[in-house]
Amino acid sequence: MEPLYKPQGVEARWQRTWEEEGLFHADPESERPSYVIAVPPPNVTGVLHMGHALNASIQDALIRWHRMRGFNTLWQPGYDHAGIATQAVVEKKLRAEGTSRLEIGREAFLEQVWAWLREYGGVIMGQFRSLGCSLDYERERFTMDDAYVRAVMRFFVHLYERGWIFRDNRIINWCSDCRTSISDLEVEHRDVDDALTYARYPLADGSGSVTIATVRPATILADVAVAVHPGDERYTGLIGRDVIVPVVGRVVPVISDERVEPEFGTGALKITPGHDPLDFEIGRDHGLPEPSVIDLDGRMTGDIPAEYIGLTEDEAAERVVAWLREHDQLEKRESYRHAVGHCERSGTRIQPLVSLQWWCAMDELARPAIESLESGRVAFHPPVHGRVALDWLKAIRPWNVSRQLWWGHQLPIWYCPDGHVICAETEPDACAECGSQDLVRDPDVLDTWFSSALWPFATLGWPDDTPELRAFYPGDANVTGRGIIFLWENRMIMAGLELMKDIPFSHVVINSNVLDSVGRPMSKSLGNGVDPLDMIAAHGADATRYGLLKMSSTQDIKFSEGSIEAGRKLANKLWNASRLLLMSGGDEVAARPSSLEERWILARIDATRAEVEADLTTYDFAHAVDRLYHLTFDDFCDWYLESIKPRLDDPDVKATAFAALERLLKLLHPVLPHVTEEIWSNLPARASRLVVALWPEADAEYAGDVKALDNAQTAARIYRRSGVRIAVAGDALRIFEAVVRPSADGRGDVGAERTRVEKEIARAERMLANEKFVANAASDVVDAEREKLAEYRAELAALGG
RNA sequence: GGGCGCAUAGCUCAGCGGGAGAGCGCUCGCUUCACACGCGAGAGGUCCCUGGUUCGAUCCCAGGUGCGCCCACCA
Repeated sequence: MEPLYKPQGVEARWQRTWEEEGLFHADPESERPSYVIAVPPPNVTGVLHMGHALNASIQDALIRWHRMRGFNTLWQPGYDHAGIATQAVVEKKLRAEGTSRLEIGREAFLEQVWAWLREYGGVIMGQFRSLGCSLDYERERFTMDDAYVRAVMRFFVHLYERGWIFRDNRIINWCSDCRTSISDLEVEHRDVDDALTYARYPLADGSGSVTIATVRPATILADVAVAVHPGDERYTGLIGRDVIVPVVGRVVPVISDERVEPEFGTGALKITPGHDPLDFEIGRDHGLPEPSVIDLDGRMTGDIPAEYIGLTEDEAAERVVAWLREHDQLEKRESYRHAVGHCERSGTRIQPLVSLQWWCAMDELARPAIESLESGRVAFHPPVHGRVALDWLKAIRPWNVSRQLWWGHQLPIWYCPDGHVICAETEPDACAECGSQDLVRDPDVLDTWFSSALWPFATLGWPDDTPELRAFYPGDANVTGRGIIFLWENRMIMAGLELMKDIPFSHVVINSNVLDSVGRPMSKSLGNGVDPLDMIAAHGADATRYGLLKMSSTQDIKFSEGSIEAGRKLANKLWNASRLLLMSGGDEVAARPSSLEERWILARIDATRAEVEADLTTYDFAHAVDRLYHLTFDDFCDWYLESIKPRLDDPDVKATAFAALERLLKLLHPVLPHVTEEIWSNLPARASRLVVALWPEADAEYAGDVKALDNAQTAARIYRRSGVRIAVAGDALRIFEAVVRPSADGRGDVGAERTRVEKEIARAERMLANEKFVANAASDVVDAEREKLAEYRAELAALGG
């Protein structure tokens, strides 16, 4: 064994060994209780980033801990097909080759996607291995596997038969860059500097005008009404009369609607159902037409003056404003900053437009999910996220599930020439209503998150009744970032309750977002990302895991490499502590403590075991690893090993030391799996790999000994600080001398030590002299203060005071 | 517009009603027979501000300042 622990090589060797020996594989026939986590499936095109590394470190710590506690443990791996992202990557490649998906057609395009994935996709599972993740790799699933596709089809047909899937012309979020609709959740609002244009619409009878304000003058061409608030006295007389829409000259009514905000602008709102979500709702309720003047490319279209056809929205807006100015209908323009929806993927400004799409009504799905959150059957950690998830479910709206893409799960919908719609899991032979065999499948695919909702059970074989499904559903925990609580967590809960009649997991653990060292999100465009693989190469996977868990929090976290370096030091320290014991021989492992420090370390290890268990139970990983760090450095190395060093040739002392080391390795294994397994393999008489060794049982035998070294430690502290030796005897004296190795020469600065203790005594005396403190404070607080006073007086006496 | 969170040592953070802590960095002393990725000692802080509650506030309450996040159909 080298003095410097080198994780490179050691780690890869154990990763191979564990997997080859099948130690990550979960057996559905096992009698043991299961513990199941399904990994958040990474995009099949993605590479490991720091967020994955943190997310995976947390899951692996939980998984390894439960495996050691005897659970039949399944960590389910797999990939998400990531419709928009994957399609975009392959389209980019085609563009570089001078062609396009439209040119080569759907079938050839999909072949290209699969070819691309075979060559470049699916690299993250290998990177998870490098991190030491104990996923059951044999069970890797992909949302585009045939079996998974079947599950998605079943889900859609199920919802259709329930009457919750419907097709309708409604306002959608169109991304002209991705060339598809996206759901409300994929829209992010950003502040944009716009101009607010005030335009006068003349009354049709020539008796005056009404002024509206708009940020999108081009949409004036699609106006079908002007709306005012029913209680707005300025406009009471106008309701029911007609106005003339500028440019197009259309005569449209003035209507009244509660949703108009009288305080904003002029209090009169132009109604454009074709290009605004609020206007769309108002238009539907008032039975107004829904003309569209902007097409899917963002170009002007429809029943508008010829000179507008084909312009961009901005060009059209300029022309409309010029028209208003020429006709003296432009009241004013003022600068205006407001939030505007953008596509979260491409950053493109969202075009709201009316489109015929497939939708899922969510109210019935949400109801049992709401119950599961309110009752606590599904608990979020930290709980605040559960409250936010609940609020979203209670205000849930229809979900636009169709996407105008090719890569994904094509809708199981067919149309016959007579307009009949058939929804079936597989292609029907003929239309059930008219018998036509001339069926055309809907070209759209489903929102990627539609398939993700099935992840906890489609990966286990649903809709078939498989041994896996029976053994591993419902799962236990789901660990993810807060960004996908609505997109994924809530939808898994809804889908699980609907299809499996049970929640998919009982704990949702929300991990931090990892920011760069100055608090900005890590991003490709900023170039501020830190590659976890670089950290693994530099410090080891164990160190990287330790560092990420140490950083973890209920808040967003700034990445600090220092935490990872601390992990490397911990691994190295453990390595060298083990060297000390292994190099001095010994072939027995048995807790046979005969001295104070031996009882003490067993007590400390057991106390830390209990604390770590409590931390892991509450998903407080930072505290868990901090305790393990101090147990290793302070208790095990600085005190215990230093105390027994002079007696390492005693077989009983060695046997106990190995027993203590064995327990320490077990406690550290979920965090530092490789170095602990490596050391473990060198201990005498190993019955199994550490990865499947049993977690230490509670050991009450030494519980009274956690403070047994207090006297020796106090004496050491005083001696090291001042050179003063206070009187200790027996074990405490022996330990003091072993650890401190005091020099023979004389006494140090007793005066300074006395002054320090006297100040403490004075403080305690002052408090206890305060009658109000003694009368009002809790009795245990007062007692503790009296105890401290007594201890300090004893210390002063020991200093010869 | 609604909701949530954070401000503690140079840095990253813990503590959250009774003596201000850790890791890193810094200073000093140790190449002591596991480890210099080590051991020991030390310097360093109006615990954001102003009020309030309390015998006692970094911790609870109110207000303020600064930073961040989520949700949102005021055109």
